[in-house]
Amino acid sequence: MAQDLKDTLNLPQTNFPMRGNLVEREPKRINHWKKIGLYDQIQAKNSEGESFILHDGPPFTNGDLHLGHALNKTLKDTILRYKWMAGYNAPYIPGWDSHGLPIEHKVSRELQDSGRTDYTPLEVRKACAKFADKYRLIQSEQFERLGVTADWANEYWTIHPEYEAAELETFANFVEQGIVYRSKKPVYWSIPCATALAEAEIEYKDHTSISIFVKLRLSEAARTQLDLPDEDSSILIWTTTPWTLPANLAVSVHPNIEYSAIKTQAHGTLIVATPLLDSVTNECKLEGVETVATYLGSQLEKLEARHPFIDRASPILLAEYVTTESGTGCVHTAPGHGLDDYITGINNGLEVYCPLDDKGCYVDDGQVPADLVGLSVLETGNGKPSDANLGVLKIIAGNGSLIAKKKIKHSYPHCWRSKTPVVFRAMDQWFVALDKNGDRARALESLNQVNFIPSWGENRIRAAVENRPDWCISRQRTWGVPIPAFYDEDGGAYIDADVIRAISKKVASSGTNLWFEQTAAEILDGIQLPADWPSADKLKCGTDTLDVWIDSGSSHRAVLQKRPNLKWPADLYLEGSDQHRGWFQSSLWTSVIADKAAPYKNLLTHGFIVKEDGTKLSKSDGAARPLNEWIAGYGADIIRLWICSQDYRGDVPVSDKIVKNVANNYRNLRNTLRFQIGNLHDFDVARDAVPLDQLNALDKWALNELAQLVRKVTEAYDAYEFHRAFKDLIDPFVANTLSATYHDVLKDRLYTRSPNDPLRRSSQTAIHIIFSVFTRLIAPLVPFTADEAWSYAQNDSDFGDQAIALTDWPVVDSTWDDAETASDIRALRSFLSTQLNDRLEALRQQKTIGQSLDAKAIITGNSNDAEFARLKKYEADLAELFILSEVSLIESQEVSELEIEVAHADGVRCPRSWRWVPELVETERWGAVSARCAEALKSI
RNA sequence: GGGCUCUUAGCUCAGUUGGUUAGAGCAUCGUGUUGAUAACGCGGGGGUCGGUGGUUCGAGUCCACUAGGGCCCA
Repeated sequence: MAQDLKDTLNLPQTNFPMRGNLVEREPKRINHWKKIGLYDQIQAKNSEGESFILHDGPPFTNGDLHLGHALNKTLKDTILRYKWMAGYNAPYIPGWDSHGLPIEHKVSRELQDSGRTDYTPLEVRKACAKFADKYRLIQSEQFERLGVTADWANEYWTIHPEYEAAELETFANFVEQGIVYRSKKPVYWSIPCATALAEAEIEYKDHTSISIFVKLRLSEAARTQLDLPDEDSSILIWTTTPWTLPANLAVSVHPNIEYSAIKTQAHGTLIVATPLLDSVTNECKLEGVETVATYLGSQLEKLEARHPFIDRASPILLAEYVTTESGTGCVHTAPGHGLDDYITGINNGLEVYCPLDDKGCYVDDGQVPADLVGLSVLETGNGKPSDANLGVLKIIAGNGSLIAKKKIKHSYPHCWRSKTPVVFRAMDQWFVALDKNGDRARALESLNQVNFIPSWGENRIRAAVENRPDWCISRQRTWGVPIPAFYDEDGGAYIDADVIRAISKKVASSGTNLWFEQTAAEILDGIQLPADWPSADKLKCGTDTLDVWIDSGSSHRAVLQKRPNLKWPADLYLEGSDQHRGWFQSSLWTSVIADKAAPYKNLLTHGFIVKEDGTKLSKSDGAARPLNEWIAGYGADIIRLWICSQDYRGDVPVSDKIVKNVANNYRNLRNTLRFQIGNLHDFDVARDAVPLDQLNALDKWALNELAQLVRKVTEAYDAYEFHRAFKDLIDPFVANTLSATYHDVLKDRLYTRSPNDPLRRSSQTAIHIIFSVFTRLIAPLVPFTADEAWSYAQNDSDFGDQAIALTDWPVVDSTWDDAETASDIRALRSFLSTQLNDRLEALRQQKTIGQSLDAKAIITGNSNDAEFARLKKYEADLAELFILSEVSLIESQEVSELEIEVAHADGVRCPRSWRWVPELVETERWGAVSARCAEALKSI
């Protein structure tokens, strides 16, 4: 019979599954979205809306996606889904970046491993393109699996001919402005391979070098300045690369380190960093050492020393990178042979001097001693010093400037191909001058127009813009956009804006491979050459490619400015904080130089994924597993919800524990939706809805709470603070407002009342509104689940007629606001939790009651008491609101404070509603039930 | 070494212009329910706010120093 009675209840009915089973279900929804052309439908719906352009920073296509990609793309997708629902015309063109060393390196390795050594640049490029394409497809599939909705058919790609052409046009613009110049800069150079190497192509191995202490005689003026009477006064340097001595142009000292002038028996007076005195004395076996003076490094600035064997000055300069870890604290500086040296040289106007040819042999430039000309710096192996090293040693030993020498074993860079030690060697490079036309000042100025989220992003990019030297844009690489420069037999370079534009037109149809397929004459065929150029048949194509930051940094010109449905500048760029120095900056420069303004109005940055303990993720960490494994474990919605529950402005910690935590919140969320859908199964708005002003107080309260939620959540979305939207607002709303309060109270009403009972319909009206609004509020965060719930609410099956992404963002209906009722209900519920629940819990522990309906409350109070008055006002609703069987209020002038008593309810328990009532009434079919149930049963 | 930045319960986050016993969700422990049931309710325990020192009648909330993370440079 009990079973029969249960059948008379209006229990929730829905097919919406309690368990998400996202891993299986989500891919079906993706297919559904594709089938209905969701992205296109969204664009069509909003075509007249206000424009909002989020410009996608292109990921590099060289591997599977990881959580970092998911963080970035989820934030973008969440923003766009919100904007789309809010009616913005916001096309989303995803991008891909593919030129560059990581791919070229991997592909070259593969070619070598297959035993090939004779491959041509063109072959490498084709293999790179194939490799890049493979991962472009893999990545786009993985992004789609994450739920990223975009115009995949019209993606942009840095290796597309039209993109390359636009990039070359941008470069032509630079050239036209006269800011592209040629200058030397040191690069790693492999002598056997006759090629420049990138950091990634270098292997550090132990190597035995000859370390030498060499003295550089001070000029007379310097001695006078330092008050050193000894004519044989020198500054002492230490180096492990004797062969770089011919290129020595300076000695660097640290401005804040103390230096000592020491008198020695055999080598005159020497200047050495004071902290290194002991070790130098020891290493050089100096005798009779006596300190005659001390100076601060800064006092030595600009004083002149003389090169040990070439007749020229070697001034003493200041450099912050000088340390006292080894050597003498006085650093041999050859701007053509080291990056630090180079910077010191540039800062002090020194030449970037490098008297080595491509084969690593000294050239005859009138400065290199005749004995050295032609000697090679390459070491032939077996630990034998190079000819150049021996030659230099011979000279300095001969003229007395060599104080000591010793073999040392240390880690030294080697070529990954030839396995020989590499040399650092200055080569001609192309640069873009950043100050010549005032572009740096303009860039800094343009940042004033940009809104930074978070605000400190501005300081970061500003510092980067202020401090970066002129932009070296040439790379000695194959897999990139070629620098359209030509060279004559003597190495003279020719570059011209109009020529580049003409080449760009050819590139637009055939891609930059033409640079590697054709001769200069063929490329220049049909192009008008400037008057001062040699004829095309006398020219050769350069082999340098453009820095890949020019590639992605040109995207605003190649994409935003070229596509009719986009606009420049973008409303938003959104990338990781490393891009302050990367894409944000390269884009800023190209934009400021070519278009005189920043390419973005808003700049949003997020942090990096780290381990739960806050330290960086390494490849071997489980949390570093590929994105598709995470999704296979949890489903995209959980991963997305996890991302959106994090404050992305700082580091974003991840672990299975953290994601599981979110999965728990998700479960609560999902079941709440299920409860609502299930309780609306017999509700037809047109037929059953109750006018809002006639809603029951509790329902009014619920709508009032909803109104506040919509306002706050919308604010949070507008500020891109999704973690607030979720954790501060949505999650507590689900757990507290709905699950623990509203839904819990409503069960009795919804289940036991007659289906058409006005109170039941009142609540269904409210639930209907709440569901409709709430599901839309979470749609950008959990697009799969929201769409699924939306479908089940429509037709109780997986796919409904309308995708939730095509609905409008909810706005507050002012009739939901009812502050007074809401504040009453809130106070009453608070009374329950602070005054009654612990008492009820005590009864439960004593086994006096089980569920709260087994209990009653008796509250005695003074009618002057505000709280008691409020209870009195809602007397008829209290039992329901507290989920008790009975609440009696007793007025008494005797009491000053409320007196509260809870006890087991009186009477008999209604087998249908489980409420305790004074007596049951007999029904024909269902036996004895409470009077209210008997009434409800009449309509069953 | 430099620039920017982060540090509140086991986890993720809130904490307005400095002001009563520092909040939430999840987790945990106990418990009720078996009509949201691999679901839901109720109750309990758990932080003194990275550390130190200041300013103040009073600081998680302002200042200085310091420790430990992160990104980017060197």
